This record gives sequence, C-alpha cells and structure tokens, in this order.
Amino acid sequence: MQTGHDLNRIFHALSDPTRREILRKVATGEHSVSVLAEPHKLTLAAVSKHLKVLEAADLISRRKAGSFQMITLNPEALKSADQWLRYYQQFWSKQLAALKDLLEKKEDKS
Amino acid sequence: MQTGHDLNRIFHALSDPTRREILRKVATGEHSVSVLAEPHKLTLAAVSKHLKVLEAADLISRRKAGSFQMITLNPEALKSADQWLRYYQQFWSKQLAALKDLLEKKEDKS
DNA sequence: TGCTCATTCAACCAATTAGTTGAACGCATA
DNA sequence: TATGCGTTCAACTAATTGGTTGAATGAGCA
Repeated sequence: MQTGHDLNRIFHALSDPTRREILRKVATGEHSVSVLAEPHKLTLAAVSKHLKVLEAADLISRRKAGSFQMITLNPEALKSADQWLRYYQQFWSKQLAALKDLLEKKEDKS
Repeated sequence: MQTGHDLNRIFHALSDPTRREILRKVATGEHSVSVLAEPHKLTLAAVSKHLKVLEAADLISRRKAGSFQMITLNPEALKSADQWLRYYQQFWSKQLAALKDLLEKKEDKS
C-alpha cells in the first residue's frame, strides 16, 4: 500500500525526462549503469544520481554482478501511480462522453 | 498529443501532496480559490502558486465568475499521464503472472 | 465615490535539484 | 601486486521550488 510520501517520490521521479528514458530502457531488460548512461550526454555521476532517485521511489532495483550494477524495473511503484490516476479516470471518461453527446447533437443540426 | 515537456509538467504537478489534494477536491466539482485553500494551513498566495503549477500542466481550468475564480478539473492531462504509465502495465502484469505461477508451484509442493 | 472581499503580484528566503569535477572504492585480471 | 574498468562519493554551483509578507488589482456594493 502506498503512502502519500511514496507518491511524492514516484511522481517526482517520473517528472524528469532522463529518468523516464532510463525507465523505458530498463523495462526492456537488465542493464548496467554505463549502458543506461550511454545515450545521454551526462556524466556517469549525474546518471548515478538519477538512479538513486528512481531507487528511492522504488521504481528500480539493483543486482550486483561482479564489478557491474545490473538495474531492473520494479513495476509495483508504477502500479501505485497508475492506481492513483485511475481514480480520475471516471472524470475524463465522463468528459469524453459529454463531448460525444455534443458532437452527435451537432450532426443532428447539420 | 502530449510532448515530453508536457509530461514533465504533469508529473511534477502531481508530485506535491497539496496539489494532489486540490485536484481531488476539484474533481468533485467547481470551487473557488479560497474554498480550495481552506483545508490547507497555507497562505492564499501559496495556494495561488500551486494553482498556477496545475494550470501550467493543463490539469485545471479557470472560469471567472464575478470576483471569484472558479477552478475546474481538466482531465485530458491526467489522461496523458495515465497513457504514459499504461505502457508499463504489461511489465507489472507479467510480474504478477510470474508471482502467481510461483505460488501455484508452492502449493504443489505442500 | 469609497469600502470590502477575492485573488494575484513582487520581493525575498531556505531548502532542494540537477549538474559538474576530481578523488575514492571495489572487483577482475595480467 | 598493480593496473584498469565500473561506479559512487564529496564538494561545489546555478537554477528551481515552496513558502512567507505586504502591496496591488479588480469586481461588487453601500
């Protein structure tokens, strides 16, 4: 069960494009830190910090493999964020339904 | 269609508990700024800033009603965030499936 | 007009963030 | 053991954040 504190960290972690990019790559499988860093024009230290943010939000996990750090996706936290958003789904589906109604009336007039 | 820029703003807006609380209230209907501010022990100026962050992320809209500002939820942006998360749904459902398998094997052994 | 209420603006402050550089750590291997 | 590679740590910087206070705007009303 997620606390508000967790959601703060999760949404904050997701608010950075570098971190979202890292997540997307990690979602395709295990990767080392330097492999994850490679597409970004950042220092390894900067990427290491991003990974710490993702780890604090429990979005990734680490596995030590010799001198490498293998990073894996931890989807539970993403699920928490999704469940929070799910609450609002009723509002946008309502709004879309209203829009649909409006368009149908427009067609009647034309 | 959302850009990465939009997602930055949306997830950033969602990372603050005061702003999430405001969204939750706004989701139940139109409210004035001071009504939204009332449950929080913050100045009106602070709440006004939070509303600006939510508005910049396109999560809320304003309607002028005399000297009041009526705030409404704008669910489209939330939908963008949800759609981004939807991509990862396959990973947590996979993980849950794997967990289920594991539990079934455990039951076989006992 | 002048008063009051709702809201925002401007200036400021402390804490946090995202980035850098350079040193340090841990592990493999010659 | 020494060397090199992958990664993190420490210290620093510039920009951003979330909050405050007090003044300003703007609409409704006596």
